[in-house]
Amino acid sequence: MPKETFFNLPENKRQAIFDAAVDEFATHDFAQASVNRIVAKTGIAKGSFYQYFENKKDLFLYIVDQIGAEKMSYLAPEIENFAQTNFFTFLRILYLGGIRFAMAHPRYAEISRRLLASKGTPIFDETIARSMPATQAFFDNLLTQAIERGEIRPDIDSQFFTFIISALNTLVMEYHIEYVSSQYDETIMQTVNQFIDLLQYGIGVNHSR
Amino acid sequence: MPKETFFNLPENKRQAIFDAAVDEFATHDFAQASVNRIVAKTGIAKGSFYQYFENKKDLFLYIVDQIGAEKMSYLAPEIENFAQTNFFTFLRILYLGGIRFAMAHPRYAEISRRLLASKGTPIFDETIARSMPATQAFFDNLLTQAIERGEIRPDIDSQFFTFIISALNTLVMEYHIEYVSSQYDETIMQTVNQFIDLLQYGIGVNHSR
DNA sequence: AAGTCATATGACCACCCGGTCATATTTGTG
DNA sequence: CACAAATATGACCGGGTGGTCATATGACTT
Repeated sequence: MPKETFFNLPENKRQAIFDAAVDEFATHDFAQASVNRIVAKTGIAKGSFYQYFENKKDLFLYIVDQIGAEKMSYLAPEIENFAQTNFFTFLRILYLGGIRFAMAHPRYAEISRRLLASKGTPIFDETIARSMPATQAFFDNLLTQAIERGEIRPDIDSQFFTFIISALNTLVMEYHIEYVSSQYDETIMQTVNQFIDLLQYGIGVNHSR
Repeated sequence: MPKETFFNLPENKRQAIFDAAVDEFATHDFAQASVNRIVAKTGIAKGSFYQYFENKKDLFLYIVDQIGAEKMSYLAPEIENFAQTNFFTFLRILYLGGIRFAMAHPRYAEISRRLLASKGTPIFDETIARSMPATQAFFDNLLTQAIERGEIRPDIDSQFFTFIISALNTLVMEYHIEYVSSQYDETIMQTVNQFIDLLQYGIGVNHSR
């Protein structure tokens, strides 16, 4: 956590630091990111930086935390509203929200993408890996309900399920940003539908769609 | 390309350098990898390194090239034998081969994984991105044939198809290494089947499996 | 005005990096 | 053996890093 001095700062200065840091971490992974560049861009002294933060990691974890919180407050209402509906409908909402958020905050999306891709680093373990049990539990629950409702085949393995749903979340975002890159909800929904369709029915023929 | 001096080296020395470099790039991404550590581990002088290679990138691209070639020579016979069979059968063979290769050469797999995850870096553009057109063409062809044979729904988009098949290739490997981690062909095939099944039929109910 | 306490500063530290180059050593040849 | 060509060497370079710390500044209290 940042030190008290950081939170005592006038808001514009605090924002400037946050913004410069977001810029830096959106364009460099954690190891490559430079405190020197952040303070230069912000116009504060190097020493001041260390009055505000324990070290580079302190700042990075704070930013990741903030991004997570903002995304959560963005998605929470929808999750509440749709959690009890058909699983595939719910997932559509979830993926749609994720892409909308990414399109609205491309730097945040880039930071998240870099973090997700940094498997094997201590930073990954302290963030993504640490939250795996909660993720697993959440999707476990979702899967059980969906099977009970007769929406998903009962022989789907829970670990496999979580892996796929999480992976598709990343993939649908990556695909939309790379190949579609539209901000309109209808277009985003087309991308999402392509992936949900694959998930639900596969790409083979002979199914009863 | 490495310089002539590198290829003139006695094989054990050449191997030692190659091996140390593989170690380094399997545990650090390109930017983080250190020439100093490679020469230290090999026991050669720093100056010698630059008698053999133009620079760090020269060595890295050579290693990636070698890994690619070895994997290709490993998969080529199977590709020839199965290219004309049912698409999903063919893909099973491809994924199975990929995982077997990764299990047999975990350091190579790790280097490939890191490279694939390094999207946005110059190194990525010079390797993965550069070979995208060929990949796209290969899968375009595969998709057309599979649709003609009535194995895949004709409304599947080619770009989406390539994206998914490539992504699943990475995912099935990652999943097997992370959660299964068995060397036995039967067990690997179980992992592969989980993914192919998802691809072909989806996870929804009401299909005609 | 004096004193105290929080904050701001940038020179500085030790360390590591990729890459160079003059020099020493080895190898091959006549 | 002598000479030449190829190769091996490590000190050295400029530049970057994360982090520290003595000192200066400013703000608030008595």
